[in-house]
Amino acid sequence: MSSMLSKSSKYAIKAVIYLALHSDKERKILVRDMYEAVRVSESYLAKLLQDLSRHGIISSTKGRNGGFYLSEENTQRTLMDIVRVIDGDEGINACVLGISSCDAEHPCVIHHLVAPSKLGFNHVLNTTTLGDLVAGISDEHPVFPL
Amino acid sequence: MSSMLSKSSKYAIKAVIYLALHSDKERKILVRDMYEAVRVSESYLAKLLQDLSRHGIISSTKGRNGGFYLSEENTQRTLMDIVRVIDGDEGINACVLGISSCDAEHPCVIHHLVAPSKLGFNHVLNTTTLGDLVAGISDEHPVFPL
DNA sequence: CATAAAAAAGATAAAAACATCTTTTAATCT
DNA sequence: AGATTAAAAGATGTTTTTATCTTTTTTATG
Repeated sequence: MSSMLSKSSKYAIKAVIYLALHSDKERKILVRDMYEAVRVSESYLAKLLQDLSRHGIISSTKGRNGGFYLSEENTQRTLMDIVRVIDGDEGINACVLGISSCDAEHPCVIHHLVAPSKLGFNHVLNTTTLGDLVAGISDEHPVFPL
Repeated sequence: MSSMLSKSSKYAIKAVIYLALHSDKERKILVRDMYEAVRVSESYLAKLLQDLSRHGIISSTKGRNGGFYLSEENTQRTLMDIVRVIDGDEGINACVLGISSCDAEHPCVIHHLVAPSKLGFNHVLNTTTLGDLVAGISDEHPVFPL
């Protein structure tokens, strides 16, 4: 299967959308209360959210009344921040065919064909903040199920 | 790692570029003579080329003087044909977030953001033939190393 | 301070992708 | 026909990704 994002990144993005919609510093969310919406197991989602939290993409507190949430600061993070944490950042700017010597000066055969799509996709990831994601959401245009 | 194409599809596309450049009905190529250019093991490339041959994307003959090649007909095949054989066709038109209910009428939160890039990329795969790939190649603009 | 709650961390397991090796089949050449 | 060549097919192994389970640490509260 060929996909622009790994399954893990998809889970992570969906979970963060959930947090963007339902959480803030005063309203923390338990993994237990969100894993079904994201359609992933509780354990695995916990692992992914811990990764994001450790890297400062989302926030969390332990213990009673703890949980995950997005701080004001977090809402300025981008989709790319999530993908970099979950999938790593090797592939992001690499040649579509994996040719290491391929760049704008020494393009591979399909470089100029796919460059616009690739740049466009990366641009979306880089410029879309977590806040942006939920900015247009209303009861008119619900996002669920994720 | 997040990548638009799987490693296997990349190998397959690079190998087919090699065939497009160096083979035809009269000039068959042995796996042994191309695996280094593609930077993949002989065994694995053989497996991938057999897959493509079985699906009619490329051609082959067994036995003495045998090998892999592109027929005139094969040069009309597209990059998408390769990707479908190697990676399957599930993910091709699926939602970027893997949301099954997401479509143009019921778009997910990032649907309209990524749709142009996604359509653009698919369009390139669908419309670029194997012949196209090597049409502009000359000694001025060599393609190797792959 | 003891207890409970929840994330963090670590160990383990399952599935998928990637890769290799061996045997079989088909084609050609002498 | 027999020998040789090369792809086809099948069996097996490895690595990476995905997923689960258990233990530890931190925090809040009675």
